[in-house]
Amino acid sequence: MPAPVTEEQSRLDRHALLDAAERLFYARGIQAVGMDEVRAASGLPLKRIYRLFATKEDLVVAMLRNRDQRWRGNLAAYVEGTADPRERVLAIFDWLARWFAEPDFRGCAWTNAFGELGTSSEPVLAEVRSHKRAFHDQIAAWVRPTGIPSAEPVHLLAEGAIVTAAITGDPAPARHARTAVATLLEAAAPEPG
Amino acid sequence: MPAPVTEEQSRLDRHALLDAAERLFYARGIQAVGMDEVRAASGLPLKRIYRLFATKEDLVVAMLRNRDQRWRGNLAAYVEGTADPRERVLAIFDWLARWFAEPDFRGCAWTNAFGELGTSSEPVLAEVRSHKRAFHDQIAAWVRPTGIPSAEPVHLLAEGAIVTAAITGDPAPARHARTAVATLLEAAAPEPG
DNA sequence: TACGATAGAGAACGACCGTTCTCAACGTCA
DNA sequence: TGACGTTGAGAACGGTCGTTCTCTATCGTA
Repeated sequence: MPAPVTEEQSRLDRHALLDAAERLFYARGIQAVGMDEVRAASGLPLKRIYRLFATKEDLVVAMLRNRDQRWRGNLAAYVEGTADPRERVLAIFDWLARWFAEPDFRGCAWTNAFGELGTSSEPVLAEVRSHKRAFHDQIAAWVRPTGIPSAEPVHLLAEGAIVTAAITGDPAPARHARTAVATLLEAAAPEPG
Repeated sequence: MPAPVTEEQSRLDRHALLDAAERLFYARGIQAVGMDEVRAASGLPLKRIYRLFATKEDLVVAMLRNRDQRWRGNLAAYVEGTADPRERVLAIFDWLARWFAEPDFRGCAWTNAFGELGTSSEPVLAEVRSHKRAFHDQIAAWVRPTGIPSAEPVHLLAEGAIVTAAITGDPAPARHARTAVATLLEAAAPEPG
């Protein structure tokens, strides 16, 4: 048997595959990218791809889950670098502003997947909802210590900024949302002075 | 010549076609619906469809434009039924709440189209941007007389509510956004008393 | 060195899609 | 009435896609 695919090799393959799939699917859409292109970009033979993920749908779900971990991890790392609760909530929008300015920014991968597959793939829909719930809960946890009575406006401003920046191609919505959140913070409990 | 397709007939055909196309594309996505299904739903022969619109892409753009007119028209009719400037801005979110509660609500047709075709169809992208700009400008015109210094937060809250209601399937974001806008109105120029 | 299990490369398969073409049917006008 | 021009129905075409299969090369073992 020639190199019967060690477990370590599988881990590396899986990583390369998810990485290539994410790049392609995010840049051009899921339906627009064929499995043959994923094969070429990942450098893996089609056979090995299908041993790791039985269907394209499985691969899409795994890549969304993988992206969720990294994306929310990066957000949390950035935001939690700020100690003051109010500044911390504002930092969410600083992080968004940086993201929007990245050259390959193309909006929210999960919202895009919903637009593409929302009705036709139950597993993808579940993954999208799971990500959005986690993002919402993350924000709620950061908002709680600030005195704002509800986290919902902060969450909605973030979602609105993401979709608007994506479609217009302009990162300004991050600033606008940040300003609005600052106003809400003021309204909830004005700074002394 | 048997009924050489009068101009009046063309108008009716066009209407039936755009209507069927909008229903199908909105419910199940653009790429997921084939032209043959559009033919069956519209009752028009394929030949006549392709005389009205040379390509599927043309049909998609026309249906988005058609929907834009109706959708923003309905919004404006509802909102402008309220005289008081502040109440009028809040009415935007009452209208959204009703829309979110419709049984076939599936989010923003333009955002969904962006997620699906944003990179692969220049004309569709242009139509999506045109709609979003018009929606933004509509909101800005309603916000101007209220004293809120910027319309951006109202717009971002609306966009965030739409995408969140679509993905979660819960119309509550309309209420949350409305409450947030009320707070911003208060903060901008508190009611006397 | 001979064997056998497995891997990689890519052809093949079946389904579907957007678009065009064929052809019989029909209404209109000479 | 007969010929023509246009229509509708749907077959056909060329292409693509997800997935599977074939075939050959390779490597560890005996």
